[in-house]
This record gives sequence, structure tokens and C-alpha cells, in this order.
Amino acid sequence: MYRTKTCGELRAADAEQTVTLAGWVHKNRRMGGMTFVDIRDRYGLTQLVFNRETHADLCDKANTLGREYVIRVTGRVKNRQNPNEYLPTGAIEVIVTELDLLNPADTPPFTIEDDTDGGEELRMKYRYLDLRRKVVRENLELRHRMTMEVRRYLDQQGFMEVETPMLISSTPEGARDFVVPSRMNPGQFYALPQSPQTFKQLLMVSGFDRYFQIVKCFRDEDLRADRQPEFTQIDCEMSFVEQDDVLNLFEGMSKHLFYTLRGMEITEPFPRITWHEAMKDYGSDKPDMRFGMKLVELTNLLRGQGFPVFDTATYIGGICAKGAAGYTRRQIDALTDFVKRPQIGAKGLVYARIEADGTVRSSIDKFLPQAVLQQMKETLAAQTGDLLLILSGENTTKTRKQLSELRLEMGNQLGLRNKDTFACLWITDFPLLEWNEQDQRYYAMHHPFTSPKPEDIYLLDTRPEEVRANAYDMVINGVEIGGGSIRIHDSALQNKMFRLLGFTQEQAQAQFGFLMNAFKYGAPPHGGLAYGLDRWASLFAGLDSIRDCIAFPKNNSGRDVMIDAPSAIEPSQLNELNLSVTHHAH
RNA sequence: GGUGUGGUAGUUCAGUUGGUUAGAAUACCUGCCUGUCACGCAGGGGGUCGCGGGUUCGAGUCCCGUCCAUACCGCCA
Repeated sequence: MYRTKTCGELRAADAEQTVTLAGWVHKNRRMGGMTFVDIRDRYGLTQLVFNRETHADLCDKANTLGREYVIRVTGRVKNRQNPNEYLPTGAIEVIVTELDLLNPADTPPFTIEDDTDGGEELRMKYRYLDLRRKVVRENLELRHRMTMEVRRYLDQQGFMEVETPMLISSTPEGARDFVVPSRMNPGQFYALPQSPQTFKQLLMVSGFDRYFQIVKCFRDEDLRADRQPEFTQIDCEMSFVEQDDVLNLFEGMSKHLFYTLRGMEITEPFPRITWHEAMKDYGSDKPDMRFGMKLVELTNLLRGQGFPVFDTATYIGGICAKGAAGYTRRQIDALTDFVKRPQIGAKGLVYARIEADGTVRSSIDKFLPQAVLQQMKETLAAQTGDLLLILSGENTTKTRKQLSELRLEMGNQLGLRNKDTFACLWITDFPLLEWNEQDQRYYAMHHPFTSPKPEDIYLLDTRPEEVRANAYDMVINGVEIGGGSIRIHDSALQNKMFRLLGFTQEQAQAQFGFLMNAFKYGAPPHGGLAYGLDRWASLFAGLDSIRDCIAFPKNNSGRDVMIDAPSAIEPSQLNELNLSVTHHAH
């Protein structure tokens, strides 16, 4: 046997055993007469001991071992004189009797430690070394356990995993496609799937009434901390279901994951709030429910009191930051700067403190009588010691969004966004359509296959923007973790949708004809959802970026800095593909 | 496409009003050290201050441009 134990499993009870370990030299501590070497593998760290008095040659050899050398040792497990309580294997050490140097190593460009000295960029360039670090490895282990539990749960529920193709065709709706030239079909291109949406619907037509797939998806859009050009979805679809069936089943899966991965038993049902409620109360369709601090509308109360900014506003709203009345002028100025940043775009910030005697002292006291301020205090359910923050604007949606950003910032500042606390909810009743000013047309808010609520269908021709969809998102801690809808399974309604979205009959036929045709042959009512695995895993792992739970992620510019992709290709390759490139990369 | 922040030793960073030979920690190398586990002690090597231009007697420092990284906005059905 190459090795008999891993570097993480030996305990006091293993004392006096002879073992063989293999792994990487984590650290070499030379004391003169004796040498301690920490050997590391995926499972942990074990201390090796070399004693000059008893094994001079071995000790000399051990002294030549550098960081990350690959070695194999055989020796006897001993209880330590000085146990290390911080190390799982800290009760024992291995007195080495044989040492094989399997492979030397260059000094790595950063330390392979939990608290590494390496910066982000360098670690990505040497990602294979970064992955040796315990903290990174544990993220991937969590992700692995997560996919295992998803498969186990869905399999038990009768779901079947089916693979769908990666080389499909491009559609203009939605995100930009990644495109692959076809050699055998000159001038034609495949697109990589943005999601297996149409294929999973076809599988429903085929009768696979419970489908799932853990699948890579591709979108050629700018990156973010929570957005990669290739990412993984847990993609699911069911037939003969209504919205509640989907929500209940996947709420069950979510609870299963919380229980198995975080040891958290959630007994309460997830709150379900409508999109309109979410926008009104939180200014966001993915509210962070770990804390309250709801948006409260103050338009009627504060408009017309003589403060010009408010008097011209269409929406005035405030939030109540509990216990923040002690904020200094400097802190409030910083908040003002925060909301005035171009990314948020507020013009200014009005604040009010609730004093010890219950009076309200605001930044615009000279415009607002105390009676109005007291009413505002009532409306916001504010108490002594609270700080009220008020924004106003001409565009209700925009102002609410600004308040939403301020709410999240205050949540951060007041320590209300603990990474070990989880607040899940469903957002339902999304609008079916969204008007696009620039293109002067409606776009599907979710996608063109999402069904309208039956009771709203009569509005499709007259007030399409008011039509609600059978669409839903699952949100955890302000992160959109998943979303889906009950689909249209009726050709006539689907055609109507395409018309509303500005497709001609011919365009609809050309792009989605295969689906429309399939629907003619007995499409069952169906619906489903898709989860963002990377986001969910990073949430469970308490990470700031999904990159940390992806083995080989792309950087902010969509580059893999380790393999240096993307890259130019040979002219001969371009020739084969019938491509000519006019813009050459440097 | 836009805004902010950053780029100085292998690495993480400091660097005053523009002024002598650009520092610290860590890593690395050498020597010493028999119970270390962030070992310790002594010594050593290591710099195109991202790149290009400008201002100046003099630029890591100021200005302009550019590249890279990063967070966000736009974008992401």
C-alpha cells in the first residue's frame, strides 16, 4: 500500500501503530538536534519527528525538505510529550523511520496557510496551490456535499437527472450568448446555453414529469462578485403541478440542505410575499429579511410642509434605525455621501433623532413643526434613541431603491446582517412584462414561457404591465438564490405572448418553433425553477464572492489568469472555421 | 461603456510638503539551537516604485495618458 493512513486521522488511540503517510511538507522546524516536519494532505496535518541522536541520516535528510515537497514516510505513532490542542491530530506524532522524497518543489509564491500572505490575483494565477489551503478546500467540500444532498433529495422525490446539450442555438432574448463556430457548417454558430430552459420543457412534453440537472450555464455579461460567465444551476422542472406544489417541494429541499449542511432545522414555512409588497416594504425584489427596518412612506405627512425638496417629491420614505440616534454628524455625513454616490444617486439625506425626552430633532426642523415630527415618529414606530433616515424623489421606484440601499448599509453598520443567520422567503406574483424605454417594447420579466395568472389574462391586451405572472423567486439574506415559474403549455397563449413581446409569427416560429411544435403534441401543465448553486454554496460557506466556492473561477474581466484564457487562435484554426478576425488581441 | 479604490522586495504593506543610499513584516538563503507547533537567536541576498509622457535643479510622491486588478452602476429574459 502506498500509504496506510491519511494525515488527518491519527489519534491518541493509534499510539504505537506503524503507519505510512504521504503528503506535502507544510512546515519544517529545525531545532538542531531534532526536526519537526508537518505533513499535510486533504485530510489534515500530522507532525513528524526526526531525532538526530537516533536517526542522524534521516534527520539530515529531513533538514533538506522545503515547503511543499512531496514525501512519504513510515514510522511509529507516539503520544506527544507536548500535545497540541489546536490540531485534531495534536495528541500524537510520528517518529519517522523511513523517508522517501517523492518530488521536490519550488518555493510557492505565497504561503499555503489559512491566513495566507497571498493576494487575490496571485492566488488565482496559482489556483492549484490556493486550493491546497484548508479554507478554500473546505468551500469545495461544502459544495460537493451540497450537490450530493440535492441529488439524494431529488432522487428520493422521484426526480430524474437528464443531461441537455451544451451546443445549442442562439436567441436574441435575454443575456448575450457565448458563441461557438461550427466547422462543418461554415458561417454558422452554436450558442452555449444560458439555461436548459427550453430543453427541460421539452422533457416535460416527453413525459419525464420530474426532471433535474446540475448544469453549467453561460452568459456573456459583465462580471460581479456574485456573477461568473459560466456558473452552475440546479435546474428543475415538474409536470402536473401548480405554483404551490413547486414552492412546497423546493422549500422542502431547501430545508433539507439547511439541515444537512448547516445543521439548522427550519420548522416554520418560508414567508411568501408578493413582488408588490417587497417593492413597497423593502424597495427591492430580493429583500434581506434578517432585519426589519421596513421602508415607510411619508409622502402625505411631509409633503406640503414648506420644505421645497419634499414639496416637489412624488415619494417620500423613511427607515427607522434602532438605537442609532447616537450617530455623530460625521457618521451622518458619511451616510449622506453614501446615498449621493452616483451608483445610488440620491440628492440628499434628511435625518431625525428621537431624543431622550421623546422629542424629535431633525435636520429640517425649521420646516417641520414638532407635531408633524411626532406623527412621523408614530408612523415609523420610532422610540427614544432611534435615528430616522428620510429620502425623497420624483420617481417612486427609484427612491425606494435608494432607501433599500441605505437600509442594507444601516443593516451592515448596526451588525444586523450576521452571516450565520439565514432568512429565507419566496417572492411571488412578479409582473409578467417589463416596459423597455430604449427599445419601446415589452420584455418578459422572467422569460417568454412564463404564464400569466389566469385571473389577469383579460388585462393582456389593455394593460399588459399590470398582468401578474405565475413566477417566483427564492431569496435568502438578500440574495436571489433561485427562481422559476409555471410555464405556458398552451400554443395559443404562447403565441399571444410572442406577439406582445414584439415577435412576428415568423420570428417566433424560427426561434422557438421546435417548442411550439412540441406543444401541439400534448404538453402537460408544467413549471419549475432553477437555483444558483454557486450563490447558494457561497452563502452557506459565508463567502463574499462566489469565486471562493468555484475551483477555477474567472477574474473580473472574464479571464482565467491561470491558463490565460481567452487567447488568440492559430490562423489555420480560423481558416478551418471559415472565420476572419479583424480585431486582433495584443 | 461609466464611477470609486488600488498597483512599491517572492508576498502583504508603509513611505511625511517633491529632497541623502526607498523601509517594515513575512517568505527565501547561511550559521547556531533536542520538544517545536506563528519556534527562537545571529547574519545575508532580494527593488524597471505597473507602463509611457510631462512639470521640476530634483518625482515612489505632482499632472496627463495608458494597462492591469478590484467593488459597484449600466448590463445580467
